Amino acid sequence: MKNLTALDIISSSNGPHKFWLMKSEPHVFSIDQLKKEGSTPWEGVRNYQARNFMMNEMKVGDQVLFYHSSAEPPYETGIAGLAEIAESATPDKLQFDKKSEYYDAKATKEKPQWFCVRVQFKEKFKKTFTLAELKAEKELSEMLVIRQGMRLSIQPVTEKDFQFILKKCTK
DNA sequence: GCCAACGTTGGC
DNA sequence: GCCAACGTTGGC
Repeated sequence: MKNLTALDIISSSNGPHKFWLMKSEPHVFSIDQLKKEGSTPWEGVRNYQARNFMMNEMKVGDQVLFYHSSAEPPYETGIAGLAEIAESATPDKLQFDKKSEYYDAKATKEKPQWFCVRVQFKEKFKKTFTLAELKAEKELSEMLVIRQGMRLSIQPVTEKDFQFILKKCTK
């Protein structure tokens, strides 16, 4: 098995948009909540690699696998649905909010440190494509999310893996 | 620039 | 709730 890195995956995209997996803990923000709100700014990312993906790589129209992490019950952990990037990166306003847990004293309006894209609901799968099922699919063995200790909350996905999941989950 | 210590993520 | 694996921080 090859071991694709995130950069390999990003640069392998040749279509008009890229494909991503974005994690959210459902008790904090679930696919149902996204459906209700229609779209949401993806605030609170405080990891540089994930931020750089949003700032530099994500474009309007990019397709997103919405992943429930630390789900309850645990076997519900997995890809819960589909979303799409609706607006490219803008400064994350929580970095300026002293009352927020995401406040960052180093950030100024002139020099924001953190950015977020707007994520738009597309569809909730009838059934979550669980982590156990992802791991069991030979086809998906290169996905980052199934690698041990993979904590990155925004991950690139290959078009091939994206289409495979779409086919399985939307028929 | 190294790397130990610390804090966080997230599956189990 | 545990803890392995990871990212970040800060002393040097």
